Amino acid sequence: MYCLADCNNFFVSCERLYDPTLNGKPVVVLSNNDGCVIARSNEAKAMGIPMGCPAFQIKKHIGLANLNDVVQLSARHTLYHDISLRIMSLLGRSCERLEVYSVDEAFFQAPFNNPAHDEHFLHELVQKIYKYVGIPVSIGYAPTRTLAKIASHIAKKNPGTTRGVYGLSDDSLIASALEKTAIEDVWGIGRRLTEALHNRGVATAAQFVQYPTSLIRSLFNITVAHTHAELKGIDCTAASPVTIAHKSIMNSRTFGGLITSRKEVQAAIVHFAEHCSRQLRSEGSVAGTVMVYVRGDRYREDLPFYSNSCQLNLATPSSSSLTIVHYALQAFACIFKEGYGYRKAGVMLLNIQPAKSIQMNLFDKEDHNKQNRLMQAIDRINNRYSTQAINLASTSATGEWKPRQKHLNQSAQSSLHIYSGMVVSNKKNKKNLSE
DNA sequence: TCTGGGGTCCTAGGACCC
DNA sequence: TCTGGGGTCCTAGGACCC
Repeated sequence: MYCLADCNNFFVSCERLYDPTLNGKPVVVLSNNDGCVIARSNEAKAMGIPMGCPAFQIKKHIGLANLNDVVQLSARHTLYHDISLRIMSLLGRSCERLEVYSVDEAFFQAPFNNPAHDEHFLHELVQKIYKYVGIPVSIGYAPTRTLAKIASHIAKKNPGTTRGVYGLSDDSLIASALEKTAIEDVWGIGRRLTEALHNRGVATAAQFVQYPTSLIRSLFNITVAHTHAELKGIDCTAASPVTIAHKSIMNSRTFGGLITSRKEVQAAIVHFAEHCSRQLRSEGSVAGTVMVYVRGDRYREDLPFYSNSCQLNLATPSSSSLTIVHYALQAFACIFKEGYGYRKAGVMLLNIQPAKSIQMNLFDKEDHNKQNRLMQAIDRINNRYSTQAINLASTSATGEWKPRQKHLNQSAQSSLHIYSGMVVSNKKNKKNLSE
């Protein structure tokens, strides 16, 4: 049996953890640049604020008079990431074969082959996470991941009856859950597929399952066929375990405003490239390709729009910030055009492979080892003091490109400080052990 | 006038996820 | 005024080869 643990309204729950005055209020967390709603409390959902809604359109959904009731917060992803690590480590210690699927979700295997025992174990797990981390979690379990997703939704929607845990442990429970699940709520069925299925008279998961497998395969693609099989209880992912190493690493931002200065966009590119390189090294990998893109403001019809990207292959795959920034700047020089306003840019690393596997040019070797030692030293300093303690000189422009964050929760700043202290001390302990 | 058949590899773009 | 960021997988179609 697959279990799925899913944190309830995760980012909002994190904010509430450090600012209990938010409890009971409609709260939304906004994406970078305070652009879109990326998390909503139950109260905010009940008011009709949709997921992904641009912040300036909230009033359209709830009415201007209610706007002041909604607490809007700028996202603090480092905080959410740290809390996520605590939950995942607790799950990792309690469960078998943990697969962290996203910042707020993880799959694992039910420990007993017995619904009553499993249910008891999972209820205790929900309580344990709430007691030690303070985040409410819902858990669903079922024969496949896709069904476990549906089960966790049921658990989340019905906290009173399920107390946070719901299992699809036999065929009749599965059949009745599929009846009540709209096709668009099935994991893997997005907007386009929903439209295509509606056109064929399929509105629920139960109707979808009735379709013959051969017809599904001929009408759609293999991914849809897998979803179809998973809903019928056939596990399609067992053969392909979740991959651990990334195949691409990306860092990009929408700028706080329209930027025309070459120097300023370039500073952002250097920052992104350096950030990607750090992540690459932390995963023990090297990249063979660097991609850079820039784009204007797609919503400004009064201005000429320009968007372009350039991809360069490295002579030898590398994880050195110096090398990757060098290539990123070359790519940037190919696509930057004076006279346009830029609203977004990003760097992506591709052709990622384990550092151990690279074939090195004999003449590169000495230089490569030198750069490796330099990068290790920089990473150690940045890990110990702050991620910004050392960075390349070219990133220090005016920072005009940095996104706006007008809604940082001030009342939570002091507690965040205490919280960071705890995390740092944990890291130190780990380090002392390894050193 | 009239242009095969079969295979591989790569890339761009679409669709999906949180 | 204002519209996120970071991923994965699949497919169609082009380029190339014999």
